[in-house]
Amino acid sequence: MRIPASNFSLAHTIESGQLFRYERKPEGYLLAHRDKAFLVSQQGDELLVHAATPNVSKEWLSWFFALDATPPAAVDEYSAQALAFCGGMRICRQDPWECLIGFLCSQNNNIVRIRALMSGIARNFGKPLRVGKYTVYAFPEPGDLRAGRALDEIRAGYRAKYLLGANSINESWLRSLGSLSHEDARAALQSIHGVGPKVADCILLFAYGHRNAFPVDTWVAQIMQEQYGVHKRVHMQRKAVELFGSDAGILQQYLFHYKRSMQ
DNA sequence: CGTCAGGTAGCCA
DNA sequence: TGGCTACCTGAC
Repeated sequence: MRIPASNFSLAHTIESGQLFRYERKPEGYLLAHRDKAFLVSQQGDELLVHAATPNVSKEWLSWFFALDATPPAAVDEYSAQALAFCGGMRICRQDPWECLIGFLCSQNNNIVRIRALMSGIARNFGKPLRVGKYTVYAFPEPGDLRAGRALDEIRAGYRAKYLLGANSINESWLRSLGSLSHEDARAALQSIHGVGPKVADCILLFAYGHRNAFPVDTWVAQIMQEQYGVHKRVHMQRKAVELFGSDAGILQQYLFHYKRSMQ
């Protein structure tokens, strides 16, 4: 399968900390998301899909990687540098349930370990999927997680209790949050134990397409302080929309990936 | 040893 | 509302 992808960077998109279930293979990236998995590489302005589960189509991949989207505009020197560094990066259109669990795992944690937690959850609770010569795991459905050895083995630490709590949510309720306003959806997400303002904003940005949701983690807080003179975290979201406009969230991902790559 | 990582809940004023 | 602090774990 070949997919036209102009002004797109597969590497920046996959490795920018928005997706957690991927592995680098000689042929490209082996990526799993919910009940889909595929092996993909980039050659110039094309994506090459070497193998995939039957439920992966060109149309779905174009939608998932937001190939139709255009990058945000820089508003100053620093955001221009970030945009230049992350050229071709996109914000993927994630599944809300997998995104919720991913960012529940993310709190007070590093990306290497978040990825280990997510692959462990899929391996211990999901069904195997065949992708060419590789086997990966579908993400479990809500309700599929269980307390016990399979969960302990993942070593989620104190996050395990948040995972079990989220496990009992109703997925149609979760999907219905897509029709709510930013504020209402944010409040609804924060009613889930373990979801605070930062994780809620990540889910709004990555799974519900709220481009103005501006997650403030340690890296972005540092940027807002050093570059834009905002010292209090509670002011950063509002200030970001003032500075960057309604695409503040999209720009956040560029700032985050740029800052992390510079360390 | 201490610090840090895509933070949050619980508690207190 | 805002400012603490403890928290699983593994890397450094």
